[in-house]
Amino acid sequence: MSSTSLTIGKFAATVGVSVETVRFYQRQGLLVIPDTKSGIRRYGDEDIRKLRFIRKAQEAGFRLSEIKTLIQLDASQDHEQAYQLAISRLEALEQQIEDLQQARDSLKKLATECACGAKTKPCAILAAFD
Amino acid sequence: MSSTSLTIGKFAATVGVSVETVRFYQRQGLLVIPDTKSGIRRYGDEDIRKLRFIRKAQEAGFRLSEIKTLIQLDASQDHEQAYQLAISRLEALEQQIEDLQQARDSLKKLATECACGAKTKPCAILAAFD
DNA sequence: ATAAAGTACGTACCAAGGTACGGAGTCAAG
DNA sequence: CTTGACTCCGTACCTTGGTACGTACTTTAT
Repeated sequence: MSSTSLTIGKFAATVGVSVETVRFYQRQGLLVIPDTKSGIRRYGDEDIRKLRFIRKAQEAGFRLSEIKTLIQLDASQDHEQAYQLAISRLEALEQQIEDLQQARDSLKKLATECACGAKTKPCAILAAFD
Repeated sequence: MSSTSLTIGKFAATVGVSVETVRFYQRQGLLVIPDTKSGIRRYGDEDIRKLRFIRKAQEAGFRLSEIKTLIQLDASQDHEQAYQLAISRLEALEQQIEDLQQARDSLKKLATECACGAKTKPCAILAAFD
């Protein structure tokens, strides 16, 4: 067994987050606070795995509250629920993308129309909102 | 001149925001607080125009701090600056869209891989993060 | 043995865009 | 002339994902 045993600083550095972030995740119930003998807590391989899980799930667009649920589902081996959670996050992502694309398109149109530079007619960007 | 004169409640309702939101915009310096005789403030066409401007600019992806600047540029007829602001917002939007698309794609891949439903192999979604 | 570095814990603060609340004043209708 | 609806104003609170700070304790290096 390769049970690494790190202090919180090394632990955080290993995964590439700050100590404060680890504590924050603990407060949110995403990570457990390990027991301590002598006041200093120690972190092992399982903690590293879990922290990496959190970061990867975040990159996939999950928010922390969802990740908390995912961790529970992981523990209970509940595939179906995890799948559903992924699907609904996927839908939310699609919606956000659409909204941003719409914003981008309308702004792009304005910027093209304007292309004023010269102080000729009233600026399309400013006029568009009038 | 068709100078409507509304109380804050009617004013807010006309544009479709809440009274609290109007007050919030006033605190942020996006809207001016009209003078009052007798304690009750009145809002006219110019205020409606400005509040609509704010909402439309928001839909185009500007944040309130940027909108505040846009309003000032509108007042000073500074086309060039407004154009620059639009361009940099456009770039920020493009970046956000890219990030979300990346998140979506990796999540979509997982969801497809998984499609478990049946409790066969280890779930791809949960496993992917391990 | 002592100083520097690291840790534990609680609490406050940040952006962004609002929402909610409480007390006092005002206005229109009955 | 009073009731109810509305307004004014200040202040506190909300979400999300952290960051920062202060104090006390422990561990490590010299």
